[in-house]
This record gives sequence, C-alpha cells and structure tokens, in this order.
Amino acid sequence: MKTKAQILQKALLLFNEKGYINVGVREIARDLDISPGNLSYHFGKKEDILIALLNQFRDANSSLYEEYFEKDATLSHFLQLMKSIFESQYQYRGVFIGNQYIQSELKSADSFNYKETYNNRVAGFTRIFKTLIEAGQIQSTDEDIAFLVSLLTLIGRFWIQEATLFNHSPDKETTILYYITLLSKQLSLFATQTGLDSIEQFKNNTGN
Amino acid sequence: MKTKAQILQKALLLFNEKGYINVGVREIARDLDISPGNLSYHFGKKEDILIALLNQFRDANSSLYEEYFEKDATLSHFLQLMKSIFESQYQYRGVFIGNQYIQSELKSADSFNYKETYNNRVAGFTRIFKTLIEAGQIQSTDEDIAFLVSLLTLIGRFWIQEATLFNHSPDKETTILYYITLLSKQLSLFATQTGLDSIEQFKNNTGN
DNA sequence: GTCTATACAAGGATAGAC
DNA sequence: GTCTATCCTTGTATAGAC
Repeated sequence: MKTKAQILQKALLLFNEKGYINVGVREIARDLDISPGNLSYHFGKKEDILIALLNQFRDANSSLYEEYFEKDATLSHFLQLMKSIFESQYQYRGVFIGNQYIQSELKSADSFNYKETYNNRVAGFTRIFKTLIEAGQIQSTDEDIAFLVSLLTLIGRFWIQEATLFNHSPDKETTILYYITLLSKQLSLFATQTGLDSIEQFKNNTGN
Repeated sequence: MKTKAQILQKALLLFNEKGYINVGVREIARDLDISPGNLSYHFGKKEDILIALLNQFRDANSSLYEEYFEKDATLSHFLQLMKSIFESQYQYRGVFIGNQYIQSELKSADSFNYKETYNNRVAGFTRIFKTLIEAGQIQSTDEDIAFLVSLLTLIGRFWIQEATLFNHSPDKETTILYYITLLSKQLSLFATQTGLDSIEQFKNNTGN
C-alpha cells in the first residue's frame, strides 16, 4: 500500500480511538515507522488528513445514494440507505467527533460527568411529558414519550453545533426561532386540541 | 470583579468568537493584562476553564427548570422553557462547539465546504421524500417535508456525537439500531399504510 | 518523487520569587 | 495572589540525501 493511503488508514484508526485532537502527527508517523517530515510531505497540514478522510467518507456515501436511487422508492429502502450511511459514519466517527477531547479527558475525571448530565436530562424531560399528558396537552404512549425524549435531547444538545457549522443564519433570533419551530412542529404531532391551542398561543406571544 | 470571574468572562467571549481550540491561554491572559502564570494559578488547566463555564451554564439551566415547574403544565410554557434554554446555550456556544476549529479553518478554504455539503444533503433528502410521496409511501405537505428534512439532517449529522459523548452503548450494532429505530418512528408519523408495511418489512429484514 | 533529519514557533503547564 | 522564567510537547516547514 502506498504511504499516503497508509497514513490515512492509521490516522483514522487513531482518530477513532483517541479523537482528532488527541492524536499527534508524530504519533501517526511513529506508528508507521516513517519520519514526521515524510508525513508533512504527503499532507502539508494535519487538517489535510482530516479533509482527505472527509472526502473518502463523502465518496463512499455517494455510492450508497446511487444504489438507493436505482431501487423502488419505499421506506424500507430508505431506511436501508440510512443504516448504510450510519455504518459508514461509524467507521469514520473520529472525524466527526470534534469534541471527543472533552469526552476522553473529562469523562473519567469527575469534574463534569456527561453521562450523568444526559441521564438527568432524559429523566427531566420524561417527567415533563408525563405531566403534560396528565394536563391533557399531549396524547401519547410510554413508547411515544421515550421517542420524544430521545429526539428532544438530541436536538437540544446539537442544534447549536449545526447552526454554527452550517451557518444557517448569522442572527441569533432567527436561528433560535428556526429550532424552536422545529420543536413546536414535533410536539404538535402528539398534541391534543388543547395542546395545539397552547402552541398557537406561544407563537403569538413570541411573535410580538 | 475578581480575577477568576474576569477570566471566565473573557475566556467565554473568546471561545464564542474563535472556538475553544483556537484560543490560547496566553491570549486570554494578554487580553486581561495578567500573566499566563496567574491564569494557571486560578485554573490549573485550560480545560478547567471549560469545566467552570459548563457548570455556570448548568446552574443557569437549573433555575430555568425550577421556574418552569412552578407554572402550569402547558406546551406553551414548555416551549418557553426550551427557548430560554436555547438562548442560554447560544450565550455559551463556545463551550459546545468543540469542532469549531473545523469551521473556522476549513470554511474559508475551499478544501471542504460544509455549507455546500449541508445544502446538498437537504436537496437530496427533499428529492427522496418527494418521490416517496409519489410512490404513496408517505403523506405530507411541503411544509411537512421541510420539517422532516430538517430533523433528518440534524439526526444524521449528530447521532454519532451523541452516541460517543454519552456512551449510549459500547456496541456498534446496538447504537446504530437505536438511531435507526428513532428514524423509523419519525417516518411512521407521516407514513401511509403502505409505508407502514414497508417499515415493518425493513424491521423484519434487519432482525435476522 | 520519496523520505530523513532537523529547526522553529506556539501553546500548555510548572517551579519559585515577590 | 501575582509574576517571571523555563520546560516540554505539538504543528509546521525545509534542506538535503536517495
């Protein structure tokens, strides 16, 4: 295998293990028994390695999309497509998890426990939805609640990253409104008539 | 204001502007006209600043939750809560956007255009959903499609981060299944009977 | 074209003086 | 509490061998 390909392979392996931030160029070179200078020759900057991996990932995805479009348009095929993409993402997870440095260094330290924070949030949301059901605002089974909670924790944690990364809008208000509207829409799918009225009321209040 | 508080304030300002990775401790010290050593005295490691900011953020949120629980359980109040939380997150965005280093350094370089990738993904998903409607698999308005696309792009981009950060499961298959189930559930909310059958078929296939 | 050796700048962290 | 001086590591660039 060419040196360039070897570098990419080893780099991805290490990124997946330790996170992009925690992998040094010297470490990659040492593991491959080449000099750091050689690495510089093939990839000028460390980030060029990241870009090359991102492009590899994107190319792999393109093939998956092409395969999909050759089949019938069914939800089954679509879910198969998504599953393939997710597997591909898992393979390249090191390049997506930019803040894995947080995970690796803070996780063990009891300074800030992400797992615990996550569990607390899930518990909090679950409690909120149960009372919303009791109050006749939404109508849903326990399974629905679990689903809603999963979705809301994910949106609640990562909307800000999406907004920044893809630069939805430079304006704070517009950005937040976009994601709150997303939430409203999702909640309305499970809302009773009373709940729908309440959502409308919220929209009118914030419209002012 | 105490030096410690000043450091936190200035650090957050800089993190929000340039991203955690791109802010050096020397820079924070210089902006405050104190020595790097003094900064080290108050926060042993750079990450200790991050942790302190995360704790500040968490405390601010706790108050918001408490306020919410004092009110009636309505969707309007819940959405108000979420809006407040989002505003708080926006204020602390620098500590959440771990991979802002990607944004700031790759965005201008035409090496990997995130914005373009995002737009392509949105266009691709929109196309897919339109054909799924034509095929009688889902039933939804244009607004519904836009909503579904927004949600799917967010999930599709950040599920891997959530899974890693919160350590849902150490097992690849279980993790992917969890998020694919989430997608299935979301799609089923807009699926026709034919579509629901197709989703069932997918589940049976992957169950083997 | 490919690679090694080496130099340099910048950043995080620490010891010790005041 | 605060500062200076210093150490070590990391990313990056380049001269020169093959």
